[in-house]
Order: sequence, then structure tokens, then C-alpha cells
Amino acid sequence: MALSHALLTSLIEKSSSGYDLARRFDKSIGFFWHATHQQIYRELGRMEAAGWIESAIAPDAGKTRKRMYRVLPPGQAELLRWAVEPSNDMDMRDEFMVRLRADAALGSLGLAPELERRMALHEEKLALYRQIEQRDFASPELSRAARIHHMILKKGILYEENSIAWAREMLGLLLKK
Amino acid sequence: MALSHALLTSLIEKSSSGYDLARRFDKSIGFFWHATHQQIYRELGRMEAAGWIESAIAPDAGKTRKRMYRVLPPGQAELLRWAVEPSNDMDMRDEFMVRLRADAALGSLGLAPELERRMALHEEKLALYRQIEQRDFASPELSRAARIHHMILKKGILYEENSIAWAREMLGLLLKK
DNA sequence: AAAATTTATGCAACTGGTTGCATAGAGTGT
DNA sequence: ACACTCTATGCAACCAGTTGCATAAATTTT
Repeated sequence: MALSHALLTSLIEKSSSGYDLARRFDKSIGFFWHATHQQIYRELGRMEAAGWIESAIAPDAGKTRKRMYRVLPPGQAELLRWAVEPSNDMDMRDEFMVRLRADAALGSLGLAPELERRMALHEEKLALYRQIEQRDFASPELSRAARIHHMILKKGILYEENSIAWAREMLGLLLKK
Repeated sequence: MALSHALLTSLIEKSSSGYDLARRFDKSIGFFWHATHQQIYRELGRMEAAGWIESAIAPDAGKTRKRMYRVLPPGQAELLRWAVEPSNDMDMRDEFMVRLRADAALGSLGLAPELERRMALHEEKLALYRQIEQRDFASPELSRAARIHHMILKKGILYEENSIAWAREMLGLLLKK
């Protein structure tokens, strides 16, 4: 499973609470590995039981239950072990492709508006990614870590550009005649 | 859930046995919606219980248990109903991006060989897709259904081209210095 | 003729992911 | 003071997906 390893990576970058992890996931790693807060809390519990991480009441907890998690040496060792394993290929699950094929089999179903909606979402994401790129990676002198983060972001940018170009062509086909 | 709808689409295109569906999935729809034989048999069972499909002993079954499934009107109605719903965005789960980020956090872990392996897989898939494109979509006069199938394939082609270009740049960064 | 592979189906157990609900303090607006 | 939203955590039930195993006929290889 990769969720635990994604969380370890995130926690090595910066010790955090479950809530903060969930929010950071929505941005960085979450582009390539989505997780709900429920999954994250459960996984943190398992990882603590396994001795990979430890938690303490957060310094800024006040009267809340906020806990701060940090990675222990066995957690770092586990991440190192896992990182060089052969990785599963990316899943490619796109419901819309199934819908398109249904449209091909059953006759025109009016999928154009839905395609336009998705195109708009891709445009939005692309704009967001480019904004992050400007903000974080504009400097010509970047550390190795920053250059890797930049490449991960670029993968997202390429994907969105790709999706928009494809959607434009597909839309032409759906609207024709 | 989309698996049942992917199966309905596939069965509308051509009535088949579970086994044949599993093999066809590995090719066409499976590029965007993978499923194991186990999932497929279980889902066919559910769909038959729901009255969406019916099955009979296959004409070429001999002494085997081979069954042929075909879509019933309620199944087609369900597919029509589902096809125009707003669709979930594609999941983007790529373990390798998590590994890269671990490499950025922990220092160079030697991910280059793994990246090369993945690049080779993308090259293979691209070659396969292009071969299918030549075989099935070379004609300038294609039906609406064929043009949609072509666009779905093109999405795969774009994705693979994309992945290869990105991997080449990433490899440069991993190998540098 | 025996062995191995491919075709064809399915059960059972498990793990991962989603959804709905619940709690409760902190901060903001009216 | 009251309502509302945001921060922060978690239980329980459910659904989807994976893995290991098992069966058995048909076909191909040795």
C-alpha cells in the first residue's frame, strides 16, 4: 500500500497533525494520490501502532484534541525500503471514457455539456498549477529537492494541457452534424 | 459504480461469456477501466440478479460451464440513465510520484533504473496503440462509433507520448551530477 | 500416453476506499 | 447571545478491489 508511504514522506518533509496532512494532501502529493481525512486518520493510527511514527498533543492544541505526528527511525527505514521497490503502473480509470463508449454503442447521448464541464475543470487545475509554478519554481537556482518537486508539478501540467487539447478535439466530434 | 456500466457497454457491443469479457477488457475498455476476472464474474452475477442481463449456456459450451450473457431492456435503460450523469474526475494515482517525493526528502535513492523500466513499458504500450490505430482506424471514412473509438485510443496515445517525454526529462535530472 | 497450458468458472478471506454520522472547541458575523 | 463556519478528530457500516485457492474440460506440447 502506498498511502502510508505517502504519509511518511509528507511527515518527513514536515511533522504535522492529521488535519494538516489532509489539507496538504489536497495540494501537493494529493495531485497523484488522493485520500480522505478518514483514510488518513485510520492510517496514522495503524502507523503509530506499527511504531513507524509517534504522536504527542500538539503545542498549539489548546483544549482541542490536536495531535502532532512525527516519523520514527523504523518509519524512515520502511520508507527507504519501499521507495526502491518496483512500482505499480499508474491506474487509468476514467469513467468518461466508458460513457463515451456507451454513446458510441447506443447513439448520441448528448455528452457534450459534460465534456465542456470537464474541460473547464482541467483549465482551472492548469491555471492553479501554473500559479504554483510561478510562485515556487521561478528561480533559476533550485535545490535538487525543489527540482524534483517541480518535475512532479510539470507532470500535472502536461496532463492537464493534454486533456484540454484532447477534449477540444473530442468536442468537435460530438458537436459535428 | 462504473464497472457494471462498462460491462453493459461491452455486452451491448457484443454478447459474450465472462471469460471473453475479461480478455476484451484487457484490450479496449480496460485501458481506462481495469478489472480482474474475479470482479467481472461477481459483477455479472449481481447484474443478472438485478435483471439487467440474462445468461444461458453458451452454444459452444460443450461439457464446460461456459455461459453467454446478453443485455436485457432494463440493463440498456440503466446504461442510458447512467451515461448522462456527471462523471467523477479521473483518478490520478501514481505510486512513482510518491517515490520521487521520498527521494527528494531523503536524498538520492537510485530511482533511475525504475524510471527506465517504466519508460520502456510506456514505449511498448505506445507501439501497441499505434499498431491498433493503423489496423482499425486508417480508413478516412469512419462511422461515428469508430471515430469515437479512435478518439478514446488517441487519448491513450497522447498519454503515453506525454509520459515518455516527461520520463526522459526526469531521467536527465536523476542522472545529473 | 502423460504433462503442461489454456479456457472457463467460482468461493472465501482480506484490504483498501467511501459515506454518513457524531463530537467539540475556536473564531467570525449579526 | 446566537448562529454559522472552520478546525480537528474519530466510529461504524458499507462497498469495491485484490489475492489465494480450487475445479474441470479442452487443447497443445513433449
